[in-house]
Amino acid sequence: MSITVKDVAKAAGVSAATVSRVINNDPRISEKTAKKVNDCIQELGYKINNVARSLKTNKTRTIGFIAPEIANDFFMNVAKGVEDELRKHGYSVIVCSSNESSTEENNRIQLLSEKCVDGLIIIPASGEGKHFNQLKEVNIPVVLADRLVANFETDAVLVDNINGSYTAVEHLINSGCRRIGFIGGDMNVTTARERYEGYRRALSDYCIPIEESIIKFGNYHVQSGYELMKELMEYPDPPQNVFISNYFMHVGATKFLMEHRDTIASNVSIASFDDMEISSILGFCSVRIRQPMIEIGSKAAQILLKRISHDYSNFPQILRLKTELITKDY
Amino acid sequence: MSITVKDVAKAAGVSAATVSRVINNDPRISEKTAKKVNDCIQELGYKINNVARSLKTNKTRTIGFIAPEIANDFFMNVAKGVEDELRKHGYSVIVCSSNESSTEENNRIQLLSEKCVDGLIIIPASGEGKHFNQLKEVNIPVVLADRLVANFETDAVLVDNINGSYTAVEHLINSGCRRIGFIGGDMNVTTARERYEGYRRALSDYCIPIEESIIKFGNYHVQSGYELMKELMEYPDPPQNVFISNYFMHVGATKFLMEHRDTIASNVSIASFDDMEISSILGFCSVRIRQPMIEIGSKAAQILLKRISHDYSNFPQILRLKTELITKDY
DNA sequence: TTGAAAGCGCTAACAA
DNA sequence: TTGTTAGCGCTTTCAA
Repeated sequence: MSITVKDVAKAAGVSAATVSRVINNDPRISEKTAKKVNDCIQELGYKINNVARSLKTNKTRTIGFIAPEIANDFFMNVAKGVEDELRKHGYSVIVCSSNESSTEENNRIQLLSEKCVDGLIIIPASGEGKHFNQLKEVNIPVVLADRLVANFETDAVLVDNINGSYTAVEHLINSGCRRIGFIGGDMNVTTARERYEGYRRALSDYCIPIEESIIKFGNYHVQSGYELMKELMEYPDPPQNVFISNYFMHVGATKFLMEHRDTIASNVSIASFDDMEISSILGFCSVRIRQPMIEIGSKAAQILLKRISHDYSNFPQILRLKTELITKDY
Repeated sequence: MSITVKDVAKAAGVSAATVSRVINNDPRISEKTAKKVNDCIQELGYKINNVARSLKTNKTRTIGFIAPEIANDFFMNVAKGVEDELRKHGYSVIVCSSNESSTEENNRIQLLSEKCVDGLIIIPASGEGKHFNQLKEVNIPVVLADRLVANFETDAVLVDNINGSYTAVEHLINSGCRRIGFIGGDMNVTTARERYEGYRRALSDYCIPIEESIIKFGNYHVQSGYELMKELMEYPDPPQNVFISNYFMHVGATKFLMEHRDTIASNVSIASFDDMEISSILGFCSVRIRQPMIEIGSKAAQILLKRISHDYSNFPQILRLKTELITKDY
């Protein structure tokens, strides 16, 4: 059916081993043979079968990327960083969604390990990571991205969430705000915890009392942001400044404010974690914390490649990338 | 190193063939043996090696997905549809970016065919598709998504772009607009051509003269939308209504208007192709054309699966999904 | 219902 | 510098 090394070997009048050596640029092959073989490869239209190669070499040059969701601007910016970096090194990426479920995440890990991927980059669905341990046995390196998990020690590329939200809240305080509402994500997710922590610390450092009633938790989705902003705004005395823990909640909150701008909310100002393309043109938004999304991915890929090549220096390596305060708005 | 069928066979006191049969749920295996083997699989923690299986069966249960860009909300919604649908059938997806280059697209096709993917779903980088033909020889089915190419006949899942933009422009006309500016994408991309066609047809059907000076072409990016809106607004007599051909240009155009709302542009109204999560809260936006993004992906996956199982009925199948006019705004 | 044996396409000792 | 040979882990005839 399809052309194999044998066919090429026969055509070139050499052995299959020689063909294989030519394909793999083995230095100890004569120029003459190399040319002859390459010509035959061209003529026959030979394509290497990487499945066979992988079976032999025990390497697939493929890695798995598991994110809680695929149609998500943040996760896919990370994915972009991963793919760009890995492709440079000849690796491909199988992308899977865990649908924000640790159970499904576990299934994907299972699946990918059976596909013999050389490594895994995971944005964990929750803070629990016991199920990652099976990978230790199969000897597949894992690098976590964006979020950390408990009960599993491995490399990770994260963002300095605490400092990020601290800086944003500090900025609000320095602009004269005293009452700052908080809209946060699911506390099972490490970033949500850390961003909340940054908020508390900033208030505490500036001796502003914590007002529990204007602190709301939900999840990192548009709908949740919408509902929590609604709750805040329906108070008799709503806060005029709100810190929101991620982009999607920010969108939801803005949606609520847009819908009700003629009634309750005309002068609310939002500070938000994340700075996506359109964050700057969302109404009500003043301050944003930019994450280096693509870099999260590329750095995770770099560490993974290092582990794949059996370099386990500095293990486990936990990288904390810096965020950036953006105050420009329109 | 890792546990193989042989190890399981030895432990269970059967042959490797029997273990394989148990794994594959071969009906003609006794319950007793099946249980015995499954127990051993459990105990030894046996994991199938899909590389070996693929070499034997000539199927990888993996497909390739090539999009012009990864960090792109539209493409990744399509990808989500693809992944969801394929996973149900036990397939995985290798995601590649062509970086909007046909040359790179060709490289990815090459790479994926060497990885022995069972099929390919491609959102083409441009309207040219000659380089897809190599896949015919290797016998890998391809389904195009969102965009069509010339010089290559295959299945495709598209959207009714002409009718989509026609409907939007018609809506503007019926609301009393006579001068409607146009901001369009790269005419090498089929969707850009079709959306322009819809615009022209609507004007023509309603006997509105085409005003070439308020028709602008760029590419589907934020920056381009920004610049083209700038060009339009800097005319002495700018159009008050503008139809924009995609979401990203819409964002860019809105950015320009936001930045200049105090000077030139206060009463511009935008109609736009695409309806993303945040389209509704972008200022200036009245009408939107919603595409069934996820469905594009899932339908493409369905057709691909059909072709993979050698069902070539109705080939080539060109599916045109309907768009939806959204007028609600805040 | 099960086993023996061959082979998928490649690479890598080892030998020459 | 090249060829011979074995084998990666699985499936699948064929035979029992």
